[in-house]
Amino acid sequence: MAATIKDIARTLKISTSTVSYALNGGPRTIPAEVRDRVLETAKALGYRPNRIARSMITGRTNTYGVVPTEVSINLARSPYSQLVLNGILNAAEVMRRDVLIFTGFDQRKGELFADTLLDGRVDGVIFMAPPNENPIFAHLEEAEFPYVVTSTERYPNVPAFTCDNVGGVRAALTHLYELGHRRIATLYGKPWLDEGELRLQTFRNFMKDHELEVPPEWIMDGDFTQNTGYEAAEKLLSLSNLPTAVFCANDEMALGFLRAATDRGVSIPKQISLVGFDDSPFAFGVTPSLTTVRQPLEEMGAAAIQALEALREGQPASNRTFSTRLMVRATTSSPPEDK
Amino acid sequence: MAATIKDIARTLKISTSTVSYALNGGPRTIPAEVRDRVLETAKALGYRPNRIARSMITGRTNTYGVVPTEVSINLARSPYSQLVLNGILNAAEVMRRDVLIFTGFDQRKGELFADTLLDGRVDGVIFMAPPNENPIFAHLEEAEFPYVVTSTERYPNVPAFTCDNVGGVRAALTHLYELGHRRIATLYGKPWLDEGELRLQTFRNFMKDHELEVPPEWIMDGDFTQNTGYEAAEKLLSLSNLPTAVFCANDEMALGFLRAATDRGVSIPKQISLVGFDDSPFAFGVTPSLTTVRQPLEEMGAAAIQALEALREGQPASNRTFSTRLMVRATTSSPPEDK
DNA sequence: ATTCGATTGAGAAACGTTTCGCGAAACGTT
DNA sequence: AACGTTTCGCGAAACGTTTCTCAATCGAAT
Repeated sequence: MAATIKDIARTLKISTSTVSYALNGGPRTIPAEVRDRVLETAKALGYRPNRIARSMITGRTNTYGVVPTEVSINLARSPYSQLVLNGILNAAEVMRRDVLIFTGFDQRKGELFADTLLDGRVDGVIFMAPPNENPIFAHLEEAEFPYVVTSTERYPNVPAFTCDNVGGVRAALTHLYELGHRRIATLYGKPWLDEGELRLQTFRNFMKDHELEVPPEWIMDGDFTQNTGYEAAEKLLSLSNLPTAVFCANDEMALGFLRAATDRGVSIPKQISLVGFDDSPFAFGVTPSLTTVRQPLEEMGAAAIQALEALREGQPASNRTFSTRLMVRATTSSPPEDK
Repeated sequence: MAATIKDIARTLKISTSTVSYALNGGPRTIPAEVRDRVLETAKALGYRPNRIARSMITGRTNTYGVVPTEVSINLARSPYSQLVLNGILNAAEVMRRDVLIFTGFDQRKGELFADTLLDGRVDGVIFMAPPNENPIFAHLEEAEFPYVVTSTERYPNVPAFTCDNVGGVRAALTHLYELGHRRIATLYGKPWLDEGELRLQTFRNFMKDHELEVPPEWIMDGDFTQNTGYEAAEKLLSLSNLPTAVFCANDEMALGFLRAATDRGVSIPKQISLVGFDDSPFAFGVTPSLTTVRQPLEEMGAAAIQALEALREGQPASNRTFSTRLMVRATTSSPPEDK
């Protein structure tokens, strides 16, 4: 029912090519008088360009895809995803692109999901914090399809937008060390994401550098959610040898830890100092507000989609590592007594 | 470069129609032997169906669009949008649909944005809390394009997914009233969204019903962001006649209020009780945790996309009003003294 | 006047599918 | 043996664009 370019052509008794050129203002030039008439009848007929048909020809959709982190189907409940997505969307807006969020990542595994990604709806894909060993990449690679990732450095040839994990973790630990902490535990993310591993490794290196001992029960693992932070805290706080500080691999887990501590009457930071990672919106709002390592997630998202655009234009896209900043707030102080 | 259906046909020396039927398992039946050979070569050639081409014929994309709230370009920073979007995405996942987020709502105004929405990429659109007087709807109406809205009842013929605002506000105010509050102020949302207005109206009615006086300076307006909550609080707290309780039209503003109060040394709830609306994730995490009216935003988002699906199938979609629940937490208590 | 290049326009191919119409073959039934 | 009914397969139209090729017209320069 909707008017097409053919309808305009028929009404004006001219060819569709003329209409197309007139409508698009190119690539051929059309006499002003004709162009005006085309535009006029287009309006009169209520013509709306069909982007699907255009995409058939051009192979472009001006739309980029986003594949949310696998673990959290609850995309919008994870502050990490929220912020990255926000950065993506804001950048997309100025680029006049739209964003397609792919769902069902875990259901349509491997090959099938590649079909979805490559079905023509998007010009490129951003993987937000993809898990390690992602089988999909091989397919994209083979199809020479533009894609980038955030928060992982595991894929050497894929443009990645990450933060300076090593620097961030060291800043956090140095802060604790300078406050006088020597007994430091960590709650890291399962090696589901290599950043979790990297942060743990950096923690270990730091402790070794400073000749600090870390009993194995002080190294706890979680999955980056509040729940696991809570659970880890419960386990840790029931130990006889308590640390004086805990470094968490993200804010969510730190928040879970904080809540568990509060529930048990353990005072933060008086008894235990706590540092997170990310600087999620929560970190500032919670009481006591959380000392954390800020990574510019929105910038990372924006950079990711811009890289996609560059890639599409055939430019080589490059990695980028964003620097972090330690946000010292109210969950860190000197340890209780110097023993 | 990618293999097409034609390539398969050519390789097998059969027609494309046969290939299509074999690949799709219908609508015509194909002998098992032939079908197997088709599937085999499809795999061998690395064939991937092109959804764009398919959409040309079928007119379907299995993708739904979301238009974020206009004010907050920062989609993912608004808890409201986060939760609704989350509900949409989770429901989309089980429906095996993807979600296209349209950006640039304010830039490509009216007609132009209608072109974008109607350009064939999506089968229907969800408007999250659209502002009043939205010129786009007329165009969608005219094109008979499926669309639904959340959090507004202003458009009588559009399937809307809202909460019971009147009930929610009355529950909040009744709670305050029963605690002994008689001096109640409100911070409502600008009539940019009719829910803001509705909540204010309900507030007014409640106060009238209970013969409580409300000086005009106790009726403050904001735009649903923390900032305006903060600003409103600053203004209110410098008055000589202070209320003993404040009802905010959403949690964000309540949080801004809370922060301002804390900054000024005004104790919540000892000096002033505070109630929000939404029950955003923040509400629980903040200290003191916020008493608020919970609306099931994720369910609303899910219902919205399911309605779109129904609409697409030609079924008449209906409105739905979700009931609210008062979450009594730590920001409400009896007023300071009974005067 | 003739030639040349630019302008103007028409027509059609192409993008990758789905599906319709038709004929041919196969099959079982009278 | 003639018939109707399936089954099978092919070819082509269609979806709505973009853009290529080609021809015709027009000025202007020779």
